[in-house]
Amino acid sequence: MPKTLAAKSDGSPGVVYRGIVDGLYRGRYVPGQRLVEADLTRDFEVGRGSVREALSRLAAEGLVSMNLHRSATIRSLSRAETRDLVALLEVLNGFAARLAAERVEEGNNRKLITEAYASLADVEVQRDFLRFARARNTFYRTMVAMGANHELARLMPRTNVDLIRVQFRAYATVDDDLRMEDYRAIYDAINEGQGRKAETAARNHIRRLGDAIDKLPDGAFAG
Amino acid sequence: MPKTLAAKSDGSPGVVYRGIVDGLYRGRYVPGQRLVEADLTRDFEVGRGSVREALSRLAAEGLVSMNLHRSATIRSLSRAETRDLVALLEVLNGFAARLAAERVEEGNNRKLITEAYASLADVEVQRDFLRFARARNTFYRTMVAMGANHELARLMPRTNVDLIRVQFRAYATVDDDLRMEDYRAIYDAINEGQGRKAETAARNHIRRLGDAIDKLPDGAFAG
DNA sequence: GGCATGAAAAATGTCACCAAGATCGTCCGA
DNA sequence: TCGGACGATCTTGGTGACATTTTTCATGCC
Repeated sequence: MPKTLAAKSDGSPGVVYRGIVDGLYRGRYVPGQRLVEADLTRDFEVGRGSVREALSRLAAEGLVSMNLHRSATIRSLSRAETRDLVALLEVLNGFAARLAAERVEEGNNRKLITEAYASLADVEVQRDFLRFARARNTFYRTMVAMGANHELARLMPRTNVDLIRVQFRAYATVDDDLRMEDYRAIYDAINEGQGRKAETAARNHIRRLGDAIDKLPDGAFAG
Repeated sequence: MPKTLAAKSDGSPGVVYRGIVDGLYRGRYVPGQRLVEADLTRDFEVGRGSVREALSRLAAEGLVSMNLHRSATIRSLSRAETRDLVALLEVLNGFAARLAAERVEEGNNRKLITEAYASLADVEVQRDFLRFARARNTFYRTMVAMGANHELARLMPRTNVDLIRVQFRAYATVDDDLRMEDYRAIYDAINEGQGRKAETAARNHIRRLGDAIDKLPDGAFAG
């Protein structure tokens, strides 16, 4: 019994990696928290090498920061970093939305994005933070996948959207009132196959998100 | 004699990482080549953990692909992947150029970008592939640094510009005639502080690059 | 000649050990 | 009592060795 069944499916580092990302969404880990290698080794029951590899990957994606000879910590975004990230996401999401709209006719793309939007618009889903987060991720992932730009798909997870979602989850106002009509505008434009309109809608949404975040108190950000 | 002096400066993984990227530009490694961990361990005289970490980082950046239980290989771009990458670079470089133009007045930004452009325009530099590659990298890095968007700076190296540069270096026509006037247009717009113009110039340059690559024969791409 | 079997190769996963740096508490002296 | 020097301890960085698993390839059988 050297390893669990889950471990076999995708290598031990993958287990640790997904475990940490998932733990982030579940609140098990919070920004700023220390991640001691020995603890992770015990929690996930894998070798330290696997833990280190998982941490390396997370650090490469910017989700955790590794300080020399100090514990790795869940990264916490400062106000400036958040602003930078939002500005970048505006560009990337606009690009993704445009590509998606241009390819809505291909394959069963229309069906996929419609389903993703439907579950996002479900009031039942909106009540549960975890379910809503998943639905939103699915919507964005579908949008990116529709674009069929392999490089964009590769790069998108390497932005720190997850961090934004988690760090500001307490401030529900950020994406409360505005979000659903924004998502609807993006979906409509994609569904109509209007690339330019989709890009604008996506950029507007992110820009509004940025404005809302700008209004948050300093306490929401890393020192 | 547990470790070399070079290794001490930035950790063993960094040595391997830079060694491979450098070897790529020098022709020591070519796209498609296998990278056996044991060989790298011997060549760079570091532990296997360091080799694996370096490979992980390179894989995260997309420079090498790691197949489970098979050798890591230098990634080779297919025609479709190249097209995707160019489309993405067009967006990102346009964004970077716009930011740079908007901040040309700050600090000694104007001086830095002017120097970077000067060494790029030096006919002496243009004769040497390696020197020119370095000057071009410096120009782009300066442009990104001027923008002062931390997230963009973090994400840019994770695109596979290096791969494009190396894979199509044999086909000099790609960026021969058009390149210098394009770079001049970008530089001028940045120097004038005209964000919109800089973005357009940068996007036009990348688009032209893409058009040239589109005309290359199938032999230039991965099967 | 095609296919199955088994050996070798190569990668993954784990553990143990030592080195280096950082943190933190304690102790001593002014 | 305060403050700095010192050292114990914690944690990561790096290496080597060994077992396990998977792939690959050559050999032999039908």
